[in-house]
Amino acid sequence: MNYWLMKSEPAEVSVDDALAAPAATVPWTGVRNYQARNFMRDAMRVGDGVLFYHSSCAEPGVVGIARVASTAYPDPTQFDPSSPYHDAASKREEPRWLLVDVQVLRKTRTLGLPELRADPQLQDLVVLKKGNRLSITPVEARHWQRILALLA
DNA sequence: GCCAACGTTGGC
DNA sequence: GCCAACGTTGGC
Repeated sequence: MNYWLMKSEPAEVSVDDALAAPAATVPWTGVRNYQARNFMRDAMRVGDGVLFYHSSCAEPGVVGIARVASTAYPDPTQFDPSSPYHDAASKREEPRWLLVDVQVLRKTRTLGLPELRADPQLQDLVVLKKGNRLSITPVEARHWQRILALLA
């Protein structure tokens, strides 16, 4: 079992939006970065733990616990000309972008960046590293356990 | 294959 | 709105 941190802008899909969806499950649309795509395609397994993270908002941080709910499959928005995620260069027979379904298990308090940064056990958390922009990052088991403890 | 220019992310 | 950091593009 692996663990991940997945960023979402709450103005697009918040943890509340995800909880309101059928089975509290949303397709993780819009990933347009090869490294993040490859994590979904090559490393994610159904059941992997996910930290649901809000970015580009007033209080960025972890806001929920989720799980990977599907294997990777083509992101339909890449073929939709009206979508901001449309990619004219991607072909249906050879999709460039994939997604997984993510199921929210519970909403938590907001565990914000200052609190994450202040924790000695979380110093190496990938998302805290300077300049990190990846929307999906792996989370070490010890970091996952520490964050769950902070949220308990 | 190099690398400058450009676009995007995302915290502040 | 600013800007640092990073990824992508495209000319050569």
